[in-house]
Amino acid sequence: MQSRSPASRTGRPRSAAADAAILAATRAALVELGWSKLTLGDVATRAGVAKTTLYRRWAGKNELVVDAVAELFDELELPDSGSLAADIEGVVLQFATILARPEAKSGLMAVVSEATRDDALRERIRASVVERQKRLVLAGRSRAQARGELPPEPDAEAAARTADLIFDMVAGAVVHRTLVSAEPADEEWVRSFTRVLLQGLT
Amino acid sequence: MQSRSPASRTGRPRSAAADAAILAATRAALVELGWSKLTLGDVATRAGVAKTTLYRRWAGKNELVVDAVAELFDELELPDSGSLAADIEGVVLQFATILARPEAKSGLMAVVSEATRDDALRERIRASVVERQKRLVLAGRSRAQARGELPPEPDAEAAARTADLIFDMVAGAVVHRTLVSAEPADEEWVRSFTRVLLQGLT
Amino acid sequence: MQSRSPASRTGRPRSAAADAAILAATRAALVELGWSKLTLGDVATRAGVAKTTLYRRWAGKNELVVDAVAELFDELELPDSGSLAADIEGVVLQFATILARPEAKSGLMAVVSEATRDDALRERIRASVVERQKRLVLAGRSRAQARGELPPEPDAEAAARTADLIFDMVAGAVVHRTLVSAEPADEEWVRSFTRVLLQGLT
Amino acid sequence: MQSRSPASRTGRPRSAAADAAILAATRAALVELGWSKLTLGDVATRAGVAKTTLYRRWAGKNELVVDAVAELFDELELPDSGSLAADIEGVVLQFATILARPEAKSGLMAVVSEATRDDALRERIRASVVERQKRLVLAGRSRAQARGELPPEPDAEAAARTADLIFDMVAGAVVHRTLVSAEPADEEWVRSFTRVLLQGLT
DNA sequence: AGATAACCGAGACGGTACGTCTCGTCTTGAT
DNA sequence: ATCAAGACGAGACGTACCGTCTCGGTTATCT
Repeated sequence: MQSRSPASRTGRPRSAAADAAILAATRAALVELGWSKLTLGDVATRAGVAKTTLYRRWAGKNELVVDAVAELFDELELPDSGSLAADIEGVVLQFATILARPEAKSGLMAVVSEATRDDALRERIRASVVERQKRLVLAGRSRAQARGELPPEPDAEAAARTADLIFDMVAGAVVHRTLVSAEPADEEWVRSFTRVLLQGLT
Repeated sequence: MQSRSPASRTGRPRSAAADAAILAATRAALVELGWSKLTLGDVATRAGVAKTTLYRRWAGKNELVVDAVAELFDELELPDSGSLAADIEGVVLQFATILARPEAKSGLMAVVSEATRDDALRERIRASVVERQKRLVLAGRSRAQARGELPPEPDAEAAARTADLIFDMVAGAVVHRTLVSAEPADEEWVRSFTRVLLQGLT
Repeated sequence: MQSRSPASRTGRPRSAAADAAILAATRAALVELGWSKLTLGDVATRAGVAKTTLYRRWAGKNELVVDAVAELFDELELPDSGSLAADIEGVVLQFATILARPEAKSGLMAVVSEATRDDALRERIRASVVERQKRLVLAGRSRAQARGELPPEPDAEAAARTADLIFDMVAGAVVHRTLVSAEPADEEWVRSFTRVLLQGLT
Repeated sequence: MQSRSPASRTGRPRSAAADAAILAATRAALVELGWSKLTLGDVATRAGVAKTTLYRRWAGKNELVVDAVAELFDELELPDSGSLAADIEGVVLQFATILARPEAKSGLMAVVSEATRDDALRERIRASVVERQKRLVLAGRSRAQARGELPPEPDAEAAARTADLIFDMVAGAVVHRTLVSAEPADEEWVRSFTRVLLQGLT
């Protein structure tokens, strides 16, 4: 999340409770105010913490929101439903449920937008949000290949490329449905999506 | 874009050149500064216009950026390549090319993020950006159905639902690839994507 | 007080009322809080003015306080009492009365202290506070010389040197009495002081 | 300087070296930064001491600076030059020399200004700075009276009043010359000043 | 020799003010 | 009625210090 010189053993240690309070306050502020009206001073007040404490730990609004939103994705896990289609439906539905929460809606695309001009921020997003999700794609695929539902990949590079493609298609579709089209990615939609993903349009 | 009282006939008329200058200045500022550091005062200065003039025509930063970015999508058109796959590849590649431009990258997701809390803004985006794209999906599908590459839809409602799904999948994948994964949606990627979209993973 | 580009004729003119309100608020804050606890934000609030307005006109706390305190010395004038001793007593008493006011006590020495490291500030103090007082010394002396109570000066340079000396002795004694010794420079003290100044200790 | 509970005999004693280091660091900081930009954190760092140590010994910036500056006046002593005029010139020149040092210039008037609203601080200044100087006035006067250069005082109260007056005139003139007029109180000026003080203007 | 107690450095803490920036509005004279 | 210019009230920004606190550790004196 944030780091200090590893050898700093002296001085008063940082309050562990403050971190949790700040991230919770950030999510609450995202829900109430949305990204653009969220101010760090307000977050600090909500968390019962001084602004300086907040700036001591995070470089700015972007980094703070990434960490606050990333925690939402901790609960994602791959169900073992017995079939590839059911596995995908389960994961996509979990992802859609998280993305439907107002703190995710408000915050996620905003930081992605900011990240187009900030490599460190993009890397932070990749590490704490994207990787968490991509793991599930990889695990689901290898399970499906074990079951014989998907053909094995010819080589490692092709495997990585395909995984990236699948991931962009799955995450992209859910995000677009939720944020741009502003329609719920509910069970029915997830079923339709999964059918097209597995069998194609034709 | 913006409206005035319909009966205003007296007084100095609005400068038509100002609109174009402002939108161009907005795009230039997006390229240089990105969404979050773009300020309306700066845009006004770049456009050689007073801030008042700008506020007389747009309600705020969001609306202005939507209009500025929307113009980028004017050039989208459906090629007639003879096959569904080639049509899709052509359109997706056009879309990816536009989205790769820094003014689009910076601005588009930012206003989408803002739109999660502002219905009027979402409607403005839908009307001036999304509809322009969705038209192509509809046109491409009916052409493919005429060719016999896709089955006809059983009823109008199912047709609309499927069009929305396809659109979310196409636009979402390109956006996610470009902004989140931060990899280029180049010809090779577009071919892979189109194959999965039409034939499925299995 | 503060200047702008002389040729700026366009744009909204600065509010004249704001200047007066700000200076009055500064004096009020000096009385209530003293120099070190006076904050520009508080002055702005008292004056019913935005902080930006204040900073647009003054470079900082020092300059503001000099101007606010300088106005107190506007009322100084040389009485014509018929004798040098009475003239001096009158002027010194006026000066002492002004210096006894809390806004002068708090502010004046503070800005003088700051001016030891800021030439522009010292010049500002000299122009708006010191010169106002020195005028009286010069006028009083020439009047006394006309009366024959003081000998004429041999040359202009000596005249200037003596005037400076007298001024430092008069102002210095009153300031030291008031601020360092923290005793009132009342009529009795002023009479004793004038006697020593005119006739010496011996 | 600072006190502790008198019965504290156990525990680690305070470092004597720390006091000296802190006062020296304070003077160095006054020279480099001036009163208003001097910070206690910086003084602590310069002295190689923790901020806590500093606050354990002084109540704040004001008290610390008074002590730091007071040490400068330790070297003041009354020369025995044989005549009142020469005695005065000697003492005034010593005083002027000390006051010309940047740490005195910056610090002294600042704490005097603060003392207008803080009785304890004024008393501290009186005890550690003013009394040191007034002693010399008293000693010089009694020596001059012994020589017959000055008339004896009629009573003790008048003696005290006159001593205060002389002190305010001497110290005030030097301070005003040095800080407000910002001219050096050099030998020539001191001679002119002494002449007026002893013989008056007429 | 231990226990006790005040000291020490380091540095995080809740606050407050700073001076700057941008917002969206208002007020000029001119077109 | 619109325009360019620029002042205005409002309020967030990120930084700097304040004076306090909490650590682990260090001297001293007092058993």
